Amino acid sequence: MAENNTNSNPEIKKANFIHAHIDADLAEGKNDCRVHTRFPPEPNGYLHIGHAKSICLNFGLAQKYGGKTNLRFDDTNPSKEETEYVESIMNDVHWLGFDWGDRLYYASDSFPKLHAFAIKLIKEGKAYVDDQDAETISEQKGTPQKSGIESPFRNRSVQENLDLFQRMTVGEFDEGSKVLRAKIDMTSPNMHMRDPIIYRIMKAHHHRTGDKWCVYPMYDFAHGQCDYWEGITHSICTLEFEVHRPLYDWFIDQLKDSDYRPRQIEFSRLNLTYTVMSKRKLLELVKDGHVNGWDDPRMPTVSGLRRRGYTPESIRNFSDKIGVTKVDGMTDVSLLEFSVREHLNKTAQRVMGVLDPLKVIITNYPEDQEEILSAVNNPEDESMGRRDVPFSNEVYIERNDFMEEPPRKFFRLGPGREVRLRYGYLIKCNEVIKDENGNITELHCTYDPESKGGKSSDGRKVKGVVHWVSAKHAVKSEVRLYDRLFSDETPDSHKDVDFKEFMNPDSLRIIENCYIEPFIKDSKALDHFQFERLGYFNMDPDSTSEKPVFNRTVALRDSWAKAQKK
RNA sequence: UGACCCGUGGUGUAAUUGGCAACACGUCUGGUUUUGGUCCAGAAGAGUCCAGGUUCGAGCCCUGGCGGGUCAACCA
Repeated sequence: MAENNTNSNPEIKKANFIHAHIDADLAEGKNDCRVHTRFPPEPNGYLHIGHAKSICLNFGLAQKYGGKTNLRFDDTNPSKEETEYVESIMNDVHWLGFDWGDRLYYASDSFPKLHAFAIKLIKEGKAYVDDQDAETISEQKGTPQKSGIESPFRNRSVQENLDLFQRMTVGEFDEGSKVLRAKIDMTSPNMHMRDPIIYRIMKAHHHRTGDKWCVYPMYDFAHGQCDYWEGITHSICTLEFEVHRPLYDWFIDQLKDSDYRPRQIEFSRLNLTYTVMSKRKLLELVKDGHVNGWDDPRMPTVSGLRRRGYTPESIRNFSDKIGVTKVDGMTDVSLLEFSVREHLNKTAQRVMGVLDPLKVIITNYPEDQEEILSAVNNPEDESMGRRDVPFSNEVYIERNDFMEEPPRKFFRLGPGREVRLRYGYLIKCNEVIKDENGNITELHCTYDPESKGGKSSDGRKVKGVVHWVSAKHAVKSEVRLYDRLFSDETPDSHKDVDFKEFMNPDSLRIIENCYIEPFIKDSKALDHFQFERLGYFNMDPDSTSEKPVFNRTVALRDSWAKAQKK
């Protein structure tokens, strides 16, 4: 799996700053020299390419240091979480090539321990029940520039706090009427240390614990403790949690009873050009019907990329290429596209297909004759063998492979010009047939019988080689060309801009009547193809259509951006 | 008028205990080729946010600026 591919590429596996931290910890003999990471998604949406970076990082670190990685669902907020998401997340992690073994955890499994820990804090005078409403508490918290003031309920007796928290727990109070707070420091320069709320009343149905609980722990009160109980050594998260770290450490200090302690390390999340990466906004795209579900091939979700034709290996390689830092940057999506081209170029079978057919009649080829030509399946890999391609007197070529008045650097077909039909003969265009509106309907050409197999009778060379299919044999199919969902380079993922303004109206083009080589019917096992000169495609795994449906994974080159500039 | 974090070619990252700023993507040029792809060869492009300081020597250490990000959900 992953380890093979990373080891084989020396470019990858560069050390990053997290390796440096871990190396230092190991050198000091911390935590019995264990390395144990975790991937902790909240099951409130599908995983996207940003999560893939985190997955590759966490599992990759454990692989490198001979440690383990847990999968943990951070399900402390029942109002947002659903079982559907849990299942999709597990599928996606597996598809990416990683396995958590028997280490599947849910924060909700720790609710009893968390609750007991809260009671311990109350008994130690380190937590209290606050009766004020959200607005009042917020006001008393102050601002980053101005320190907060203490709640009038801050110094309730332990006995009263215990009683109130117990009654909160059994549902005696309304939502929002009381919270449990840690007693830390209302004057701290760090807002998160100003008596953070650790339990709130929520009478919601939880996807796993049902209606058992009326109080739920906050993220800050659950995450580090779960790390601790699972034996995590390095808790790797994104930069916005940096200011939470003192609180993370504070809770661990209250909890720990040995030398072992987990440590939070932050890295910068992935930002991609032309890509929206916030779950909230992706959910909006799905709910408002701008795309056909979370796994729409235009989505940056792992499942979308899979349907689009991305391979797990290409995503892992991408993740290694972009590295891990604390710099808040913007990665060009062409780097992701390069990764999949790089992989598919080596592995994808070449096939000929014509998206926009123009009929060519070869006038000197007998109408009732046909023959079999031999084509290479992958010029990079001889072991993939050859295949038979039928040829006859009528073929389709790509409409834009012909120009009536070719410009200077156009090497393909035009009146009186000669090109090679790939794997076949040289043909020369003698006549252009048009309908009454002047649209070209077909070409009449002659072929050179001596030119089969790359040769020519007199040694002449042609610069143009075009792909084609035999009109009599070709299979009609449907092709879906996907472009970027957004035309603006950076529809800011995490700020409140109306990203819909930037949506690309042509992000999906369905081309219904394409023609492809007939062999495809018998090649269900192969799912990635390079259609010669058109790009990489995969058979849509979810298609229910009679005829084959292909999604374009990525163009041969990054032509989209270039076309936009013009 | 706070605290914390971050500033290296267009982009993403490297640079042993300070030692000629390296790699990949992208761009451009040429070659091979039964695809304008692939492959091969080559080029341009930063002197490391700025200003001082320490040092024989600073991207790396120190000081002071500047710029960007994060933090004021009973979200994670």
